[in-house]
Amino acid sequence: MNNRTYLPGRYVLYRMQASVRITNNQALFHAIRLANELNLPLKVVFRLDASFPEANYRHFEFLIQGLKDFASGVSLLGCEFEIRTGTLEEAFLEPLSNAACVVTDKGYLRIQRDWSGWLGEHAPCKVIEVEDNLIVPVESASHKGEWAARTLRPKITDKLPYFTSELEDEIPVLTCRKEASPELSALNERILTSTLEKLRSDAWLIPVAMKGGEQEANRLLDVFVKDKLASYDNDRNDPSLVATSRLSAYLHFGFISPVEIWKAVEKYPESAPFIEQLVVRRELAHNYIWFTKNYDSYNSLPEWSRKSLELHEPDKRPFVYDLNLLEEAATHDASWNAAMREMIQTGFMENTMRMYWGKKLIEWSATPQEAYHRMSYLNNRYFLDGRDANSFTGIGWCFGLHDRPWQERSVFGMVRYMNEAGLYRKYNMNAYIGKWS
DNA sequence: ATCGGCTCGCGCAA
DNA sequence: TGCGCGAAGCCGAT
Repeated sequence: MNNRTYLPGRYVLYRMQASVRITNNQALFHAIRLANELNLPLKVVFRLDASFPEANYRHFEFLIQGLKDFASGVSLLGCEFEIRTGTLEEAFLEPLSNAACVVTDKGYLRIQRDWSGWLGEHAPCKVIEVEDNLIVPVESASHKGEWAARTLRPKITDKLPYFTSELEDEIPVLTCRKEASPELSALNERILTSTLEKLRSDAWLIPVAMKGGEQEANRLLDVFVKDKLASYDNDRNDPSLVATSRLSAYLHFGFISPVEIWKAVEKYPESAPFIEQLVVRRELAHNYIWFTKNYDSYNSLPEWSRKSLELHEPDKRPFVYDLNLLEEAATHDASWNAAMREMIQTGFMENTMRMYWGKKLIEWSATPQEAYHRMSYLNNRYFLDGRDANSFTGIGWCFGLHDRPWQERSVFGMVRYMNEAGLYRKYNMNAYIGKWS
């Protein structure tokens, strides 16, 4: 990431940000191997940034559960783990000043790229970035923003065998081990507690039942492979069933590696539709945010769909709702209200309903731009997997991104339309609505 | 119940 | 330059 050299230092520093896990954490593994080569201990630092845009209590509670999980796991490896708060300078200048070199994991969001850029610039020593939250690294998959899944798919499938065969799964043994210091773990604990306390008053939202951390992620993966994979293709779209892996939030925080998921499912012949989601669709989402500067703005949507939506901006909407009415799940549409309640109560929504929910927001907002803002706001506020590549791309899809045009109609123009009758025709909507009433 | 048409632009084949 | 094709659609005709 920078052209600097190894320095005489007290430790190798692993700056953990996007991969909060021990299992298949290639950045951590690389840092351990490097520490062994240099005959130095390893220090892991995570910066907990309570001012992360749009993050609130529920996101931090989930993340902090994962950090606690990591802390107990990493202490067994014999390395020091420190959670630091404050600005980048406050968090990193001191740890950087004693580092021989730095290893960091890779994030794809604009803010994560900015942080990594800062690290590359401000570290006096060598900084190495390890990409371990995609199976095929984003720039290896494609050198440009792809038009749709079908243009990326062949590129990904060609490279998948290579990127699933090279990786080491065994955690390397650290040579210079350090006993976990009780003072440091007490300090970490205080930081976690005070961050949550602050957010509890600032940005309180109903707590969700989903529990963060890599242990829970691994448990969900086991449940999925054992009980759901066989019927996944058949049941995944029915929102009344719990037929999907529900691992998206765990992937978002790096509690689980996509490679680990791939390894758990690939041996089953019925895994193809799931792998399409895990690999092709997920890589496409990352391709979009990586190659599109303003991936979170209406103006980055494809030209054909924006033009078409704007042409139909004067069209009369059948219903126009204020944001507070939407947030209260108080529309005329029982399916939509149920989806909104699922989102608020659980921080999650089944994929079919994410699409339907988004399409209706377009229909019930005065302009497509307003619909885009509302969709982004609600996604980021309530979903545990919000502010993720998949989330931004999913919002875009509702507006025609990575999709094709359809017969022109009111309000939507040529952007794909969905209606409630379609849901009732295909799925058990009464069961779904009953679940969230 | 099933089926064609709708519509744009990419990328491959020619 | 032409042509096939595409994350989950809808709608009207048969």
